[in-house]
Amino acid sequence: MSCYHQASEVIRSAGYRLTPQRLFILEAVYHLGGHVTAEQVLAYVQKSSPYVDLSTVYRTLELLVSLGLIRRFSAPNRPNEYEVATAEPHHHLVCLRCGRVEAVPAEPLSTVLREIVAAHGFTPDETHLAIHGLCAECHAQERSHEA
Amino acid sequence: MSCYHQASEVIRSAGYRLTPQRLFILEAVYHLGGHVTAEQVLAYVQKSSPYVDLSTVYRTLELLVSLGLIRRFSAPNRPNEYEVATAEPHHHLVCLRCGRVEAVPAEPLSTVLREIVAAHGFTPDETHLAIHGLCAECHAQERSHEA
DNA sequence: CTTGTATGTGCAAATATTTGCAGTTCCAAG
DNA sequence: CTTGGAACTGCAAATATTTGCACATACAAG
Repeated sequence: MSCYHQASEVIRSAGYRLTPQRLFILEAVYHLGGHVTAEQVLAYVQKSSPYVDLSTVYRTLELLVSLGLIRRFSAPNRPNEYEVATAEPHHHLVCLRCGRVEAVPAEPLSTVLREIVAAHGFTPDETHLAIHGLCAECHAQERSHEA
Repeated sequence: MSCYHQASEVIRSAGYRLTPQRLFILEAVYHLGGHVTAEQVLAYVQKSSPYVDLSTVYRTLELLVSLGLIRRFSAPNRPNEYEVATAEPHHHLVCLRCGRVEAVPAEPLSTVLREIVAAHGFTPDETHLAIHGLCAECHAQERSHEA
């Protein structure tokens, strides 16, 4: 169900207005699928509605994040990416050398994580953790480099 | 041992030049302690050497990160922070609502994390993970808000 | 001590993102 | 259907960070 109709309901019932810009942006995020940048969303939206502004895209994405409809994913030195929250809960392994991003299932990591930080009264976002480190290839290179 | 002499040795032996700017920046990071922003580093450095440029600070901090001498810590919507890597290994709990950052000991999280992602051939940065979520206070507020 | 040159720096412009503000629009109430 | 006002938007400027480039300098070799 990659239809964004339910999402627009969430916006309305949270007391926010349903503007054409928001609908276009929702459609873009749902249609494009996977990870998208604000710039990509804008490009898609402008095909239907040329006068939408980048700042509106950012503001709307931020709104969708706060409503839990999409998730923000930011890695150092590259534009933020967003994805619909209906995707399977998962975490990201971000390679600090090559920048590659790999997805891993949320479980059992989330459960372990939750238990460990619970002692601090903290409620982690269990469904979307960015783990930085080295992927297998870069780790191998690093070792041979040092030797 | 908050002396940065060893750090300058690391720079030299990694084949990088030991410029006055780099020494000033090292001193700033070690002297200021805790989490510092590029702007704070610049302010401190300029007390001794007024013509150092912000971009040099960024480039140097980046260099120090790649040498493992300091760690970068970035949270959405706020300037990056850096800290000397000699501090106790720990993770950060970042509250998505109030932005507060709390530190938790690296263990036992790091060990668990390493075991879980090992299956993907991934080598995580075990000493510095940013866990996003809600702190106790904001979580309580969120709940009362919904009710 | 001099010198060549790769490395590093300052500056200014580019990139990514946020924000202030004045004008526009959605939509609840009449 | 009209309308008032809070919510929203576009625009331009601010903020955080990176990058291209020409000039400067650390330092290895002579």
